[in-house]
Amino acid sequence: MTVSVRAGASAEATITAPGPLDVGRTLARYRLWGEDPATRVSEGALRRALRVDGALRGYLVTWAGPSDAVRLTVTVAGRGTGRALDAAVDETRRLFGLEFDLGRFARAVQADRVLGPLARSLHGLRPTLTPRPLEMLVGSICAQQVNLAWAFTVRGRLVRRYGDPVTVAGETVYAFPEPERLADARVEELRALQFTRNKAEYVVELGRRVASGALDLDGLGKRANDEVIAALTAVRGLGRWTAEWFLARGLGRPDACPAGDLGVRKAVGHFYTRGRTPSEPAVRRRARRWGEHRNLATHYLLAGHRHAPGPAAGSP
DNA sequence: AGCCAGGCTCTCG
DNA sequence: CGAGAGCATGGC
Repeated sequence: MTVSVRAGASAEATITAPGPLDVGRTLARYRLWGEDPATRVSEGALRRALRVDGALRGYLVTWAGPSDAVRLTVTVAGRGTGRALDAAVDETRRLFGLEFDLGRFARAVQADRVLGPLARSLHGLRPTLTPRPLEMLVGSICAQQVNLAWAFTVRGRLVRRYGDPVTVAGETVYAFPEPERLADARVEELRALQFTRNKAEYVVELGRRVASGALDLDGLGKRANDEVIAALTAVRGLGRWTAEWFLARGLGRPDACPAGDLGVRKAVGHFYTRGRTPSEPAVRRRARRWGEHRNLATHYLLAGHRHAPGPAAGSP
């Protein structure tokens, strides 16, 4: 992909998507079950905030062009925003799943009776990676066991309560809370946001481990999948399901597949076993044939299931 | 009303 | 170890 930068009262960069990008489908998960105050998606624009050198910066992403040649424009307001722009571009790449090689995936599954048609009908769909690791993990804790609409509700409360608001192009978006803020949160406060006692403790303990340096989330990007799983599941509240979604939607590992996920199991059942929901080991066995495309295959199955007729299904 | 939601931990046998 | 209870709440 190409990036061009223009500086002025605000800094601006343009990213050309490497291959197809269906922005509407790709960002759908930010409005399907509720609102994410840390990633605001409205008609034609996405807003987020980040911290650079201790300062809060909001940025705006807009897009233009046909789905096979989308240009993303990233804008950071203010002066001296070079480093902020770099960080915003980096987050944008992750938010739109630009690192995934859709062409290779489409060719690899071309002849598959399920994934072949899905890759064609959902052309340009990409998994959105959660830009920051702590944000991904806290989101997963919120989503454990409960329906996703409720997960969005309680996570949104946490973001508004402990995050920092920034105005971007006339709308408020929250920088996701720093680990220190979560470490200092009281379990009773989180209970008041309707976290369960267990989940409240998980969030605070996770914040403490990250804040103290005992858990180096940024360092996980350089480790092998099984090492990441081992490091995360050593933390109370983070199980295999959470760790595998972290690999898939946090690190964007092409071969990750959260086989125990209920939505994944249902989607696999819908497409491969006449609607009978397979067990986690059965999904894992089937996923082997997807090889280095397990992440995209999983994503397309979830999205395909949601678009399929019948009872409401999970989705990307 | 009762059962299920994109789980995880703890406790028993 | 493997199975089972408990967690808390919204939606159908």
